[in-house]
Amino acid sequence: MNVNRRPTIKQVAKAAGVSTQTVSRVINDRPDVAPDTRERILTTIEQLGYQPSALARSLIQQRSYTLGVVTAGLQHIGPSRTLNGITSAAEEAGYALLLEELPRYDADDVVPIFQALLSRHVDGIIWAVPEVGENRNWVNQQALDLTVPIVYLAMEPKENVATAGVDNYHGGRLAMSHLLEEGYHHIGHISGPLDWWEARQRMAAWKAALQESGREARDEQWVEGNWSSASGAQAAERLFESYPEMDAIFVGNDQMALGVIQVACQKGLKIPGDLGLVGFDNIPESAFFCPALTTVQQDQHLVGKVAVEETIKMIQSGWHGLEPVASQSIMLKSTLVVRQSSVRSRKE
Amino acid sequence: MNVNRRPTIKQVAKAAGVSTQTVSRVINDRPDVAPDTRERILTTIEQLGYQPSALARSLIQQRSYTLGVVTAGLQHIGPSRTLNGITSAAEEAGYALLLEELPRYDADDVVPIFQALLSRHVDGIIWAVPEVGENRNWVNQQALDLTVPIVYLAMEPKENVATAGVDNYHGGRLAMSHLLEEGYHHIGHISGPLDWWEARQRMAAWKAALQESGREARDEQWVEGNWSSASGAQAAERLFESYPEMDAIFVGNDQMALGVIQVACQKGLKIPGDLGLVGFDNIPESAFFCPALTTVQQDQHLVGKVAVEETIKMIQSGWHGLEPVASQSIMLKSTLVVRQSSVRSRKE
DNA sequence: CTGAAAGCGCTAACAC
DNA sequence: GTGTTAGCGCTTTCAG
Repeated sequence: MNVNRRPTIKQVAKAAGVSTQTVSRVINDRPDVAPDTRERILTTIEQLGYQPSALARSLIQQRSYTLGVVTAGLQHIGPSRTLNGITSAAEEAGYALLLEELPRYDADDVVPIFQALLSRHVDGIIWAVPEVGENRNWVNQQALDLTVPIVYLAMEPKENVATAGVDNYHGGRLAMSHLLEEGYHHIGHISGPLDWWEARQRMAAWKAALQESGREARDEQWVEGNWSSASGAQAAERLFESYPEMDAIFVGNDQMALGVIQVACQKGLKIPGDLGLVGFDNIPESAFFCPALTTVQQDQHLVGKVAVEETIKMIQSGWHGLEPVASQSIMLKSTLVVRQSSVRSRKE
Repeated sequence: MNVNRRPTIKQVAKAAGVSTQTVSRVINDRPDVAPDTRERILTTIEQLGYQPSALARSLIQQRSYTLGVVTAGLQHIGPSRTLNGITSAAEEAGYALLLEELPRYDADDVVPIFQALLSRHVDGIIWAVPEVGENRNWVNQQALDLTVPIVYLAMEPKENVATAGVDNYHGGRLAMSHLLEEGYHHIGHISGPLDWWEARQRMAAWKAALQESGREARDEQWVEGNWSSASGAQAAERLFESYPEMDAIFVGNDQMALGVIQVACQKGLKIPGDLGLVGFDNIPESAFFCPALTTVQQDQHLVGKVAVEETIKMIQSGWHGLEPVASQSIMLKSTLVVRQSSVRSRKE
């Protein structure tokens, strides 16, 4: 009996004694309505608590004002900061967000994800899953045959694909320049898992910086971690053995750096005196590590915002999946936040 | 010209030489279709890459298999862990997620949020914003006149309202019992912002535990923080002055505890020898603080999962916003993770 | 300025 | 087994 359902445009029209068209005009702010008619309809809408159905609109307009967001690893701070940027930018632009989270970073069966999103008529997709292993193989495969624009985050720039992200290589160079300037000579590296593109970029920066300064980057000088503090601690143990001259470490993220600090503590090593340390990400806690951690700051929030803007731009330009994208590859720069863990020089 | 659009059921029907109805039967796995007809249609669907429109389905079935999720503070780990639980449970149950994030915890203009969600015909709503200040005043107000079930997270259980969350009071009691058992006598408290319900619960546990053990809980013995490490450090400074006998602190969350550790370090206080410390939340880093932090673990992920299950249960029971809810108030228990920061006794 | 008719993509209810 | 008709709630023609 339709007991408690939201009122429809028909009911409003009936109550106001007009046709549904006229109501439609009013709710869409169209000019061609007599002032008093408009007034009457507005009142009726108010009384009935009428709200147009975005669903019905999407269907007929072939435009949903909804963006699909695919993410992974939300329990970690990086992805959720990006999502945070996405939500606020989407809200501002008047878009709703349909969220999908992959169970694993390296999930490669992406077809059902796209189907879920497309069957709900999203106008565009933001792929906010970091590039890990083979999880980008399907990009550019015609098989997918996407009919809506898509922007990828945190992946290697590619032909005909819109991407946005932070320049991890640049960030790594910042970290390394700083350590070298501070007079550290034997700089080790603890990398993230190397199937991550971002981890490889950070490591490449380490290597390049050493080589350009006439140093070597041998295998005993670095260890691969898995982003966790525990892995950072382990890696540190191994580095202390394999690379005894080491006087500084550029660590792939702040959590692993925390593990290093713990080990250094236990060994009685002074940071920054005996060991310089630079992390990556600038998690809120890093300012309160003992000692406070120098780290590379990435504006993940901004990445999310930029991604939304790009996507909407592509939507508005009427891209249809036919012609190649005027492919933007947006790379944001990171900045270095210098704290105690890397400053040996008495500057004050 | 309809150049690059997803094929419709009509096109499939035409190509397969049947009516749309028959195609509908096939894609809905209905029995009444001749095997060879079904086969033919399936092939056509494959060839055309046809995908039914969830939008059109939602419209006619008055059921969208979509849940609205309202969150806030995604840049923090707590909310995003909950969201993580929500996504995985929703995925499992075959529901899509429409995500809204409030710009502030205490945003009180919730009407547009509900409108955005309801206009997209969500079947239910999960309000994953913690209860802060007056941000729950509108609950139970008939004005909202919700037509779909809604489950609230992290709020004080209330009549006729479905809620889910972790029992913060219980968690606080765990922390306090442990400290008392470890022989700490003068236990201070650093609370979260007291307009947060969760902060008040944790503090109430501190107070009750002291009183039940015959101690006082005077104003000099606690300070209000704002969840940040910086505020924790400040609060610790003040406590050391106002409550010099203090030999332990129950801190409202792990980040603030980190601030306390920093200050204690600088003052040369030994943890746990001179000062016992228990935090709350069990953020991944806390195991690597120096010393490793004893803390109360909350399964935020599970909260998200439970919320989804509750919401779907309500949806399936055909709740329509008329009768009061068979109001479930689900309270999960937390557990204590004992690490070095609170263990004075030599047990090994 | 306003309304009638058609239809977005799909399914419910009924016919045959 | 299969097709027809109607309609979900809205907007887009096009008439008046």
